[in-house]
Amino acid sequence: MSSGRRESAEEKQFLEKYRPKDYARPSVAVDLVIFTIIDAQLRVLLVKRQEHPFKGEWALPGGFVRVGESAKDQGEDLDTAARRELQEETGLEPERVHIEQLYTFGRSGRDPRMRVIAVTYFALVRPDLAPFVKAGGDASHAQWLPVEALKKAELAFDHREIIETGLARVRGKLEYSGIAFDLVPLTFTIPELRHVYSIVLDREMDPGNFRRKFNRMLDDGLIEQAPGKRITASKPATVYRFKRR
DNA sequence: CCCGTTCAATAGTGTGCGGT
DNA sequence: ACCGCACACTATTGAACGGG
Repeated sequence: MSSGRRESAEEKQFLEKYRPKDYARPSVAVDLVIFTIIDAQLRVLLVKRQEHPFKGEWALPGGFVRVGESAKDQGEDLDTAARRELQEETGLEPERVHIEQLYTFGRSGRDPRMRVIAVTYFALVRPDLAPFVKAGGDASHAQWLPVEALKKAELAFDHREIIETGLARVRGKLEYSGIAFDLVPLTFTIPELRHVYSIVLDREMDPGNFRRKFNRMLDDGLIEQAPGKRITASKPATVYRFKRR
């Protein structure tokens, strides 16, 4: 990826003498915290490590960013690497999944091999797509771990900390944005959306108050009514969907 | 036994009030 | 401004009941 700008003669001279080895070059990785809801539980995708270090332990999907070999070839962008990993690990098309950058983890010693700076992303997979996830093509090497079981789980590297950070981010964003949209099927009822909030935030939501919150989202134009009614055990509930962005 | 009515339980919907 | 709580109202289901 070239900058395309024009260099002055002086700058050109500097670049010719520039030796990358004179500067620190830590490795850069992207790691993904991929959430979904299965069986009324918020879960995160883990893959079993095939190689040392932490061989055989559960870890977040991710990998090294392709950084290229020269000034001309500087490799792929961070977001590109994240989307590539997402597709490789889940088989899901990146366009169908909400993904955004989470945080940068760069603590010295977090990887026993060398200095690795991990740029992390979190993704939200709609529950209706989650069953199709085949991590690396091998189900025995992937699992959707309920975040509730996080405390007891053994995880490679600092991945527990990364997941906790992702969890806090998702919970925070749920409060002020429409991010829950990516955790419900395309159409949903108000109680269904309320259940998603309850699951992610791990506390019951008052039906009346949630309705007011929901009405605010309606007023903001985030949501619109969808055709039909959802038949439930009780009276049929109105069906809604999120407006296309 | 079949059919219709009644009634309690459940759940979606909506509002008022008071507290922070 | 938003939240927790209480409460009212409504639509539907299914069990119970009772008459033909």
